[in-house]
Order: sequence, then C-alpha cells, then structure tokens
Amino acid sequence: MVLELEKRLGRSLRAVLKEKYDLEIGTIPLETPPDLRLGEIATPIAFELARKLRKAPKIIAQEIVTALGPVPGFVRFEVAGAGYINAYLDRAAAALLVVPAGSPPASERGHALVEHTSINPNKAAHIGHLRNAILGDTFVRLLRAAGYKVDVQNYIDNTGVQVADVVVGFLHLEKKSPSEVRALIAELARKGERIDFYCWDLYARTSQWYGEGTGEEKAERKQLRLDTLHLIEHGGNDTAEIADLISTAVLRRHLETMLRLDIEYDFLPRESEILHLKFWEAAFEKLKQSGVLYFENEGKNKGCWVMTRPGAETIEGTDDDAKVIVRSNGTVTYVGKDIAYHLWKFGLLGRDFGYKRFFTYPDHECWISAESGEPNHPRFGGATAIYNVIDARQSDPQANVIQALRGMGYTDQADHYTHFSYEMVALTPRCAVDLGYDISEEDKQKSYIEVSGRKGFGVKADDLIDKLIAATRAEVDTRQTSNDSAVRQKIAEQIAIGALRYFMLKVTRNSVIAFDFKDALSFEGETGPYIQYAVVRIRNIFRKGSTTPEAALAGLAKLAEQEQKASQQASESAGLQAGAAHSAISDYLTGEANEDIWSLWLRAGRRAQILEQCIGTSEPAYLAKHAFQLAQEFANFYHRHHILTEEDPARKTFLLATAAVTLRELVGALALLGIESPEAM
RNA sequence: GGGCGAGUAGCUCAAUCGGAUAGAGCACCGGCCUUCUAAGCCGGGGGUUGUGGGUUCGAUUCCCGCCUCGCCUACCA
Repeated sequence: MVLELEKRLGRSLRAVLKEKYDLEIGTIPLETPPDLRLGEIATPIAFELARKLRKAPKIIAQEIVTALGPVPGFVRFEVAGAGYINAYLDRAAAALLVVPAGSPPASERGHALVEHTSINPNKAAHIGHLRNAILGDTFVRLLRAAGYKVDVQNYIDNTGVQVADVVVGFLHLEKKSPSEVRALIAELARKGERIDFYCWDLYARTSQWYGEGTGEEKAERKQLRLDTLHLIEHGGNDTAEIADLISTAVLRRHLETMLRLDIEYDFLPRESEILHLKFWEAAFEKLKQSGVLYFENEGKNKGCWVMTRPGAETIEGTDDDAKVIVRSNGTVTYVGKDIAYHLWKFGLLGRDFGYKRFFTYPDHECWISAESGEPNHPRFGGATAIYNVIDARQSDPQANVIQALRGMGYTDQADHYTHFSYEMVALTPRCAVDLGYDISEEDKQKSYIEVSGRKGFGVKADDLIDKLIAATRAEVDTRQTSNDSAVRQKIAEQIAIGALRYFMLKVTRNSVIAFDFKDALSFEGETGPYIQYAVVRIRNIFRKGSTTPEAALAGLAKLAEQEQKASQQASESAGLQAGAAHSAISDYLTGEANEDIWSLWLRAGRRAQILEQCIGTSEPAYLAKHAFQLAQEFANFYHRHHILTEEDPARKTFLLATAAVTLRELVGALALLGIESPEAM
C-alpha cells in the first residue's frame, strides 16, 4: 500500500516539476516523517531545487503544493519546517488498500541463482556457517516472494585441503582402511551419533599433529598432506575413496542440520566434477583468447598465467601485484576454478555437470553433480543474476572473479554478480571460557575471538540448536500444561528456531556477531519469540471470539461498502452536504486516541516497500526489523484496546480486522524470515 | 606498506540517496496479572555519534588528516 502510494505521489511530483519548472528529476526523494503529525510521506525536494531556482525552499515547496492539486489517496499536502512537503494519506482508503491479500508476484523478474552454506565437508557445521545459511535461505525466500525464479546451490569442496586433512587423520592417526571408515560411518549412524562431530575432533587433532614433532617430522607431515590432496584430486585410489566416503557422509549431516532450520537446496555442485569434467580447460581457452590472462615472463610471477587485479593502475612492464591463476607448474589456483564455475553459472562455459538425485525433501529433490548422471534431470545454471553468500574475508577473490567476467566482455553478467558478503560470527571471551577453552590473556582482552574449525574452536550448530530446544521446551512445559508432549515439542522447536534465525537476521550483514549464549538464548525483547508471541495473542483473540481473521476482513469490507452506499445516497438526497457524510472507519483511524491504530495499519501496509528495500540492498535485516516493529505496535494496541469487550459492533468489526491484518502480515513476514508461527506458546 | 570494513547510551545493535527532536533491545530503577496469555505493557535515568578540519540551508552519513580495532594482501583452498 505505502509503496503504491509513494509511486503515485512521485509521479505527480515529477509531472509538476516538469510543467512548472521544466525540470526532469529521475527519482523524487521520498522519506518517512519522524512523526505522524507530519504526515505519512514527505519529500525534501524543495531544498535540492532551492539553489537551481534561486528561491527559498519554503517558497518552492509552497508553489509545488499549490500546483499539485488533488492526488487520489491523499487528503492534503502541507509545507513544514524549512521547506519539507508533507503528504497526508486518506487513512480509511489506505486501510482498505491493505485489506485484500496481495496478489502473487508475476514470476517474470528473472532467474536468480543463490549459492550459500558451502561448508567444507570435513567437520560439523558451526555458528558461522549458520549465519551464512540463514542469510542465504532468507534471501532466497525474499527473491521468490518478489517474483524471481531461484535456484539454491550449496557448493561442496570435496577435494580440498580441509577434506585432505581429515583423511590424513583417518589414514595416519587412526590407521583406517576404506572399509573400516565405511564401517565406522555405519556404526555411528546405527548408534545415532554424528559423524560430523567425530570429524570435528579428528580434524582438530590432525591440524595439531602437523605442527608437532621434530623439524623433519613436520616437513614429512606437510608433504603427506600435499600428497593426500593430490591423490584425492586425481581420484581412483584408496585415499580418494575415504575422502569420498567422509565428505559424502558429512555433507548429508550438513543437509540434516540445515533442514532443522527449514533450509533446503536444489543442487550441490562439487569440486570433484569441476575438476574431472574439465571445466577449467574450457575456461582457460576463453580467458586466453580474451586477453584477461597473460603469460608472465619476468618478475616474481615468472612462468605463471596471471590476471590484473581489479582497480590496479595500468603499469608499464612487470606487474608483480598481478593475481596468479595458473602456477608455473601448470596447476590452476582456486580463483581459476572459481572463474570456470561462474562461467557455468551464467551459462557461458559450454559445458555442464552430470546430475544425480542425492537428498529427498518433502516436496522436492536435491540433486548433486556427477561425472555421468541420470538422463532426466532439471536444468541448472544459465542464471541472469547470481548471489554468492560468502563471508567478507573472501571479497578479494570474489572481486577477481567479477573482474575476469568483465574482462571477457561479460559486463552484463558482471553487473549482476553480487557478492552477498557478511561478517563472521565470533565468540565473546566469556563464552569461550564457559565452553572450557583455554584462551590467552591477549584474547581475553578482545571483544571477540574468531572461531576456528582447524583448532576445533567454536560452537557446533547442532549443539546450539539442541541447547535452544531444551531451553524452550522447559519454558513451554511450564506454560502449556494442557497440551501433550508431541505438541509441546513442536512448539519448543518452532520457538527455538525462531529465536536462532531472528538472532542471525536482526543484525546487518557487515557487523561482526560476537556470540554469547546469554543473547542467543534470550526470548525477550527484540527476538523471534517476541514476534511469535504477538501472533499467538492474535490467534487467541479469534479463538476466544469464535470467529476467524477471514470473517473479520470480510466484515470490514462489508462495513466499507455500506458506508459508501450511505454516502452516495446522502449526496443524492442532500446535495451540498455530501462531503460531510462521515465515515466510521475514518473516525476509527483519526484522533489522538487512535493514532496507534493508524500507525499499526500503516506499518502493516509496508510489506512491498520493505521487500524491495531488502532486495535492492541485499539486506534481510530490514525485514527482521519491520517484523519486530509491527509486533511491537501490535503489543501496544493490544494493551490499549480491548477487542472482545468492545460494545460498538462496527468498531469491534474494525478492531478485529486490525488484528486480522496484523496477523496476516506478521505470519507473512516471519515466513519470509524462515520462522514458523506457533499456534500456542 | 597497500586494500576493505568498523568506531554511535554501561553492553549489543539501528538510523532509507545528506534531512525534521540520533532510535531499539539488554542491563538498572519504579509501577501493572480477577482482563483477548506478564515470552507482555507503562514510566525513568542514561549521547560532545573516536578525534581535528572541510564541503552546505542542513553531516552519524560525503571529503581530507590523525587515533584505535578487525579482516584481506601466498605459485594455500
């Protein structure tokens, strides 16, 4: 509603500026005034024009208002302050615009590909990975709600050093053969234990082992690590078999963990297929042809294929700062493989993966890459816009990939490549101590300490989820004495997940989250459960009142219809007094005592506006904030206006409709955040 | 050394493209459960927006200098 009216006002203002001053303004700046007494929409445009027109802003504002005339949906415009133009909505009409459920978006906005999660499959997921997956999954929901077709991908680096490290652990610390590893995986599964937790410890032990022993031993172990990596990359040997067993088993665990948070994927492209299907060779040719890559004959990168870094000044002679893509021994770096993969994402590589089914969700299948796949598979790749949810530390390599695409002439694709970057989740020193980690005096002074999978330092995702569910279950048990255990468990899980997802989403992407159990386990104030609680309260009103939100909204629509009829009749019979025919709905939304109600309706009408803001800035936090504010305004309304005891039937209808609209918007906003709305709390 | 990001209330964070009186939550203090659930509501104290300049009608926001912190800066992935 607000978005529509803003667009309408913008068009009217543009027309006035064109006609009166012969000015073409691209977009008129529109903002929300700090107080409802100053209207609902405002523009400071007169300030901008003051210099150009050599007039005081206040005078310009007045001229614009005079020239504006009536605009449908608005009751008046005022000049305020030093030259603001404040627009006042027709409140009853605006509310009636919010009542109908929004039509589903035309799914013609394009084909987006979102890559998120992408955890190395060699250990359990930790809280940093949760932030990634929750941000990515939420953004997928936003894009879909806005009308994009979205493919969700989770890139699996199953042949990298991290997997190699844990394989070294199995082979050389635990002396296990492939069949023994296979047996271990089966054994753990049978006992209901987590293989990714097992690997978490083994990975940390192996990392430590590399650094122990004599200098000679260290060198040997370093070589062992490298040899293991090469055996895995090459494939077709025992080492590679263990890598495949482990990475696949751990990957399954990651999918299970994420499913607890309602996070699903469509496709899992793996590094092994990018290697074996020779994506790089195809990309290498294109990179050479386009001149993005050149062979370095001099300097420190002599003998390598390199590319100029983004933003680098063109310099004469040797560019020692260039990014190495192919090493002098002929092997390709990570960025090189990533360029090839991204050419595939945009459908520019000329090669494709094979596809196999891997994991079944209730309503769809998740596919995984394969050298030779199944004949009938969905199509992936060839997107028009891509979003890579990757932490801020990787902005350099991401920029390199974009630079390469641009250099190859794919400027449109480069422009639609978004590094959806976010800051890491770290632990507060207090939290680290509570978890039993030994931390240095230096670290104790810091406000946060970076987690490290290599050191086994961090909070595992499943541990946190278990802990959250236990805490919410204890609380639910004290409140829901009449519900049975299964119902309580379901509620506890919904609240726990709501708390966790909201915790990760309420902070903007570029701020480091210093994790603390006290904050994460909080269910009061600006939290997911606070919003869920508002939903439950509204549902209770309808339950106690023996009616439904649908009936309430229909009731309001009927009320509006009757008023319109009455007003028409009045104008036909009484002529001049037509304008004076007053509307009850309008009365309910005006006056000092009703400002909170109007404020609630106004915010309920902002969904489309917030959604566009989130997508335009790749920032889900705005929606999280919106949902909280809506819940907060409802809580305020709830305490001031008692609905079920309202005696005036028309006003009761209106108050019920207010609750119904709020309910719909809260449930909708929570769903976009990936948070369920419980029936009871 | 270079690049990127950050510094806002005791703490954790917001603040739309440069706009009106810098806002929330937590913590703290004081009230409110015979009511549609107190996971809630109301009230209160709390700020030289790191610092010094500049740009202008207007700066938390943009520019320059300085201070502090984090990350990136491999022929690792």
